[in-house]
Amino acid sequence: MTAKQQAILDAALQLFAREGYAGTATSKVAKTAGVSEGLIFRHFGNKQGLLDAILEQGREHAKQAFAKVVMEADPKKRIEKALEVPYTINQRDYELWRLIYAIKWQTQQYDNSMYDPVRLVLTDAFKQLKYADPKAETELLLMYLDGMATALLLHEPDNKAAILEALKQKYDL
Amino acid sequence: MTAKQQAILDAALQLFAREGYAGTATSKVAKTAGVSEGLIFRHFGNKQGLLDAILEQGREHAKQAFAKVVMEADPKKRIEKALEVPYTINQRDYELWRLIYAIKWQTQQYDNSMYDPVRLVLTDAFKQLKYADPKAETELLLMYLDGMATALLLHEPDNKAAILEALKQKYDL
DNA sequence: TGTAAGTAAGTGATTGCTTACTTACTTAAA
DNA sequence: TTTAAGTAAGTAAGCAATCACTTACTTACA
Repeated sequence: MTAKQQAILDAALQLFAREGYAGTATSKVAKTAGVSEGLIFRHFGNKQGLLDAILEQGREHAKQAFAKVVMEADPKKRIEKALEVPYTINQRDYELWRLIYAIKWQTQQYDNSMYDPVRLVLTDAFKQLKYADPKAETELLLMYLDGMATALLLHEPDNKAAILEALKQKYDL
Repeated sequence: MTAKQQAILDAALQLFAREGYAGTATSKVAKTAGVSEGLIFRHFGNKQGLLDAILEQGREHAKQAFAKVVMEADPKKRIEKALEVPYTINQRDYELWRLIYAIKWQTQQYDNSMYDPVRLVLTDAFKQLKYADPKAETELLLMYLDGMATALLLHEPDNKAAILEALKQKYDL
């Protein structure tokens, strides 16, 4: 990965997140990156390839974010760590996450299977803790995470900490 | 509102929701609606005006969806009705909601004040029920609603009813 | 060691096509 | 007969993608 290649990816991420994928011209990406337009197509083939390269980096970030949840042995702590995931997102990665959340409404094939490993370990945790419907609890928790992440990315509520506290109480944490 | 005007709105909603606002050409809207392209600009001024007209209809739908929550006097029932809101969305309005959810990631000015009346009555309900932090509880509930609506619109989980049940339990309902 | 051959990175002008929007005109109804 | 609804054929700007070309650097070998 050369410096200019990374510059293209950075510029594209910024522009795609702010103006949308279809709303961003490759010429603008090139200008922002300080690079000729042709270089984009040499390195990434076409515009879609550029988006794919960004989303690939995003998938790595997601894996990292959930790694600590999957690795946790204690079921109660596992659930607690899952609830905290949205809070662990680094502010400088917000643009990447905003793009990922925007894209999932634009493409018809929403890839929900990405979270299957997390699903597995959460269902197991709820089972160990004798919850009535572990699978439903898992889906519910994932919905919370989605709503929480949306709130953080779009309007960053002032009482973040209190909200997390209220949520933890519902799981006796 | 003439028949052709409504045909334009219907076609635009369908296309904007499926292919995105920037990804949809006005010529395609015209073709889908069975109308000349010029008519779109006569009635709605420009492409943005067309989107605005659709979103205005959306705001009316949202008001209606939350009306029963705001009107409920009993605090416990009020919370219960709020939790059920995503389930009351009519399947034929899904395209409209998908567009609204997609748009909020594309425009920078996310209008969160729209839910302020709901916020007010929910905070009041939690206060009456002696919750420790009524405002945090309200934000948490709104986040759940957002996550639930997202799930319903994007991948319709098979255990919808069980998830709602698990959630209601957390509020002793 | 000197140089010829090879290669990946990078440029910017140009391509054919699509875009949002306009214009000049026709139709229909009150 | 006025006016709103509607059309078909534009226009200029913007689009993704390609092109022939240059630059910077590495490798092979006489």
